[in-house]
Amino acid sequence: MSRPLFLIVDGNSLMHRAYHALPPMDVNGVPTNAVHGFLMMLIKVLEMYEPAYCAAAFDEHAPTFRHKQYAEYKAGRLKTPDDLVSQFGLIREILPEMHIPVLALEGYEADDILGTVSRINHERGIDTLLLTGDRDALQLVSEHTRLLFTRKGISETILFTPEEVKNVFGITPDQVTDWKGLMGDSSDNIPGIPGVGEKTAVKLLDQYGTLEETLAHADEVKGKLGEKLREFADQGRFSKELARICTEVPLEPDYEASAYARGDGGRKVLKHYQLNAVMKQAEKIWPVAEEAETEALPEEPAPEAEIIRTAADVEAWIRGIKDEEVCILAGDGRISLAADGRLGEIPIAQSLLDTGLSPDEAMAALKPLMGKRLITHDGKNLMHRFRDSGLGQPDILWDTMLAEYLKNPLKRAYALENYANANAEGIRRLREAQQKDLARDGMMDLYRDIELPLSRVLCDMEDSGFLVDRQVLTQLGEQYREKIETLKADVYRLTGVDGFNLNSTQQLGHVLFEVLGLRSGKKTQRGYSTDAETLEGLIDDHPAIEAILEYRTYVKFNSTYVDALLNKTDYAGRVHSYFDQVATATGRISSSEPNLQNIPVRSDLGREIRKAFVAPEGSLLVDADYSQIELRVLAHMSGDEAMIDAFSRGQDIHARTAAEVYGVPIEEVTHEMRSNAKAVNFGIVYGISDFGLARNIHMSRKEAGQFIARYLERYPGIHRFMEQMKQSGHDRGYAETLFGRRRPLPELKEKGARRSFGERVAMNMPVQGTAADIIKLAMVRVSERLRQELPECKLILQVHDELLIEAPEAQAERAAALLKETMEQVASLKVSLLAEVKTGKSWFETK
DNA sequence: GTAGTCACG
DNA sequence: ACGTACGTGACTACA
Repeated sequence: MSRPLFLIVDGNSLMHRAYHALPPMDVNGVPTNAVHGFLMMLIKVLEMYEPAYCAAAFDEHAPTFRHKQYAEYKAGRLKTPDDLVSQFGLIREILPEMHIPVLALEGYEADDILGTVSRINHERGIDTLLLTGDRDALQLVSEHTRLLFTRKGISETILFTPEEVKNVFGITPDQVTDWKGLMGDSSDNIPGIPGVGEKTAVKLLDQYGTLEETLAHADEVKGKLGEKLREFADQGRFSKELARICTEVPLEPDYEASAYARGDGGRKVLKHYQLNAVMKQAEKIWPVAEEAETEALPEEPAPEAEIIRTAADVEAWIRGIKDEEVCILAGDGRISLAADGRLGEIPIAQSLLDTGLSPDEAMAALKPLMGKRLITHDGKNLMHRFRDSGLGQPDILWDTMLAEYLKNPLKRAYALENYANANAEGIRRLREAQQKDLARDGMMDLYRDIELPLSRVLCDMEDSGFLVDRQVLTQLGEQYREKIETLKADVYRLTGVDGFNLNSTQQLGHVLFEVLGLRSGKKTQRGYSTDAETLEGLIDDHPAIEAILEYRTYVKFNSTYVDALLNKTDYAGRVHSYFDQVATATGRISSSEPNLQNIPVRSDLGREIRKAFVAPEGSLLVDADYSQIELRVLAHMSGDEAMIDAFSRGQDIHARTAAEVYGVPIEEVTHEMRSNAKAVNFGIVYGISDFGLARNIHMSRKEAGQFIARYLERYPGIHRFMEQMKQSGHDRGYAETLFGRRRPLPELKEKGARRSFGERVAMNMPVQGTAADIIKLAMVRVSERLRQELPECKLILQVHDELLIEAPEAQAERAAALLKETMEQVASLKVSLLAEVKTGKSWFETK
């Protein structure tokens, strides 16, 4: 960022968060937990974002409430505990010692000061970073004001840009007050409009834009919602005003005083209050004198950003590029370009009132980039933008997000702002470092041959979507609804308790275990467990149990698979899942909105849902599953002879395992023996424990232990493999797949349960992750071959060990052969890979 | 927002 | 001694 950055902290919000997040601590009876948490958090952010200025804002209440509104508003909040009140005094004493000014003005709240400082900064060409746990402040987010929102107490933060606000909440920052006006906020005592929740509010704003427009069109809104909108219109308007943050507080930030990087970071006062951990952290920002200079790398000077405002200038700028490679970062508010040692910034108008190119105009002006090789962050997203703008498929050479994921797949988020200057120049530098790191760690092939090309395949899959037969789904929904009503009535009748909320585990627990006096099993954090496993144990004790279980099943199907899916269909009846390539610790991909990787199949009832997933008229679905891919991978990686033998003979692997462990010929294996052996095979893949196995197949822990021991005796190669995986995990600090994908194992440095968990992960990740690598490579190959050989066929879905193609009827047979062959040939292991392929009109038929 | 539950591999 | 199968995402209730 070429503009200076001003960090302003909502002191009240952060102190409250810190107070509740940390256990009580004190120094000679003076409570300090909130102060400690606050400062640790603040220093972490200073270190990470290196702002030029920093200040903290606090509420300063008038001694008496002058306004009725204000008094009512205030009344909705809980009283501040005494041992927190005293810490406010403490923090306001410490901050100035650290050259961080405290801003407060009688009658104003901290967030009003945040708003005011943001506005003044903006007028002076300074960017603002807000640090708060208060969602109200989202309304202040803009191109030049970003918000760091604290989560999980204060241990994590999320950075909000206008784009992120829209992504996460579905509304723009400008609509935050309208949103609050509609839905209210109980924690701030804002009433809103009764009956309007978060979702409804977003929907209304999506349609009408503002609260005023919504109220003006209240007549068009049908049913209860329309009534409420009309009845509570004034309350809505009032609520909106309550939610609005004032940006006109009569005060000015003192920039000179806010330049915090002077002095010694308040060593004296920190020492006095024995905030030793804070003092240590502070040394990163305020280096102690005798340590002199840290050996900072001679950072290349960042090029000055050239602001490009017209389409003609954008095109000219790009045509003038001599480099073959161009770095690009495209967000909702701006497009950043870097090449030839220059940095260009294209501002994009966020609304009709803004000046600057519209998003469409800006994207269209990027056309000359089509001959270039692009370096970007989140290439799939860029591909969607290029495609949606009619530019076609961009040539992406490097994706910093994917590289970062390979370097560490455990991060919660991969937003660029988390680890680099958020402009194209930052991407250029990041890429250079990543290239070295991946090459050093042996992950270059994995990156180049699998992850990067896969992002395009996933982009295609997201564009294609999966056709859903709405009628089938609607009919199922009707059927389910009737069942649900009947079952609910049955439960009320059988329990003799009417009208309680069956969906509430608390109420259900009360009825079952207190009213009916059934014996309660497991406990949860705040009551009785009522999960299926517990209830199944009670099935003979009370006739209502079976009805409850059945009720749960139907409710689940209806809410998650019928209603939710219907809501996600586009005009053509297709659902477009988002495939997240950087979500999992093992290398798998995840699917969301809707999640198409957990559509029911294990029960007959649930499988019905798959009748709604269909191929369009004239086409068929071609579905292929890898058979036992994880156990085959295990056989290969462990080199265990018995297991390799089983697969090379084409034996039923679970039956063979049962034969080994029970010591009987394979023909004499009973259903139960096979079922137990299957559970052990799963357990082995997961990193087995006798306890876990015992719980799963209802045997004693001792028996389970013996079972495992016999298994490992019969499969000594697997035993060795498991020990090796644990050892290498401890030695190297990470687990690794056959293709070189890594997962760090920080748990192994700990002890007890966490460490045991780390050891199971060390055993599981190489197996699950290698299987993930294999199917990803298969996806890349299948997609390439389809493009060459059967361009009308499309890969539309992956479910971990399964791939689905939509093919015109005449090509289905060829697609099936291509799919099977490619999946089976993609890796050559000590055991062959087997893919079982089926074709049908619906996903139900292919199972 | 977190916890409980349950759908999938 | 201790708490336990591995990896995900979505919905509902409740604070």
